[in-house]
Amino acid sequence: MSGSEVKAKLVDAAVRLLAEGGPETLQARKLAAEVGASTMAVYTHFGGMGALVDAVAREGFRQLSANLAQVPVTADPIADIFAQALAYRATAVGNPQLFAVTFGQSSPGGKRASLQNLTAEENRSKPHDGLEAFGYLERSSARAIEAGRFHPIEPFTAAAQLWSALHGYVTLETSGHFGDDEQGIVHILMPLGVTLAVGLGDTMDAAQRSAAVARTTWSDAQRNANGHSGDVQVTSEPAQATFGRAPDV
Amino acid sequence: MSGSEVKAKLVDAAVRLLAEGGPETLQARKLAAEVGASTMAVYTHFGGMGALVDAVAREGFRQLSANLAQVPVTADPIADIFAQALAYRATAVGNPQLFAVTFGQSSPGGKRASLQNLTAEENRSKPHDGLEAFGYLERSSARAIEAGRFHPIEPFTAAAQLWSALHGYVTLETSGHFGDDEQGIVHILMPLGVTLAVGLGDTMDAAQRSAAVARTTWSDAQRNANGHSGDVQVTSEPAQATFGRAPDV
DNA sequence: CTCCAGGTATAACAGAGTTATGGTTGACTG
DNA sequence: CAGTCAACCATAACTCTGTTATACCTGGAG
Repeated sequence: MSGSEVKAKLVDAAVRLLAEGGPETLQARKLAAEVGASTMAVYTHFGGMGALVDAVAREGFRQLSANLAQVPVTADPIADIFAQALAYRATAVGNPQLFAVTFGQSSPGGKRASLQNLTAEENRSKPHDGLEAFGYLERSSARAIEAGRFHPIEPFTAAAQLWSALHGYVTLETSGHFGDDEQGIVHILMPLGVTLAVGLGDTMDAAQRSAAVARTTWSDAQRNANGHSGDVQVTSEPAQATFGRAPDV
Repeated sequence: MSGSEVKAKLVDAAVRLLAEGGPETLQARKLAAEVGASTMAVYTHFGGMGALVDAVAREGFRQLSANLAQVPVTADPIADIFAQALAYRATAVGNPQLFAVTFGQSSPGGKRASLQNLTAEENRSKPHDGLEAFGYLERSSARAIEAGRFHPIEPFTAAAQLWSALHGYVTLETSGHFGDDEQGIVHILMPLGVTLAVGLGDTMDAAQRSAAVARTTWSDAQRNANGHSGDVQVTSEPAQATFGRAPDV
């Protein structure tokens, strides 16, 4: 068993334990037992629990990006934005623990993932402090502007507004402020998207049509995702179904 | 020194330590030393660190509500919404550590404040899971609808959208995703507010005027807040200036 | 064969939350 | 007024966490 293999297995086990038992189960001893090693593995490969939490956060960003990458690009850029929002929300709801760690909202053992650490390790020119997800919103916004459905503003400005609203809704929903069921999608998230689209230049009719299109496309994609019971697909992680449970702390 | 006095001093010390040194300095032993007692005080009065963190979160909600309560009600409901947004954001930026604990984004010693615990203790019919702040946005929205500047929708719907966007922006800014200086207010938060207002029914001109009004009113209020150097005032806590520093973790 | 470097297990250490215990205090009560 | 009792608290221990020091492999290079 090579060294880097242990490193990957540690992150895998960390994500699994996090999803199953929450932040407090993410402990060096439990982790070591999970991969059949001693606690030293954490220190030889990461240097400490803090760096391991950072690695978990990076994995969360990676899964978020992977899920957004699966959203198809269609002729309707605003329907695409709605679809991206649904994917973003599904990623968070599918594994709220990982989402919380990813955005520094949870600190297992007092070790909060810091943005500096997240961006330090690999400098592959990720935009905006290591969040690829933002790029997807920015590109869709650019297409909406190009298509004349958004006013001619900077795509960055539109994307920053969309991201703020989307991230805020998801954060509040996963925190329990909007109830448990999926009513929030219908009554808050989608209307919020329509409001933003109209405010950015679209007509009410067109925005609502795009929202409806995204909703049905999304439902179909969920149905076609056989093997998983309506969950989000992750392209790269082959066997491990990290999404599927939503345990509460 | 009465018993409940020690309890209050513990929460005070917790808020102070949190603002000064971050979540990891919020420890039973440090806390006890701060109020001149032993660690047992935490257990006789709260039952454990978890309940103390919950109390700190409640205090954060209280300060947030107090700051929003100070925003005056004017004839321009949308300018009032902008002013509420600025107060909300200033509260978070003034003490990001407390804000993080309040919304469960930080877990000192692995003890995250849970919404259940927050609402359980006192049942004074707080709307929406213990967040009074939402009520202010809802009332302003109702007035905007009444004035014909928002479409005739449920005030709850409008407020939920506004809160999502506002909370998302503030969360992302305090997490460092939007840079450190106040450029985010000008380039993201205020345009986001204009977008939402327009999307909810206001005209672009009126929304931008209201935004400008709120900005200047806010700046004046900051200048008139002598004693504090441009910080948010808290009505109830008399001497203790918990706002004023913004330490990083 | 020797040496060496990386990885590991073991065991100990330091610092957290928590708890068991006994002592002090103060008010109520016969 | 003396006794009693409940609340509170200080001390010291206990448990569990991250962390580190140390010695032991193991495999390949010279």
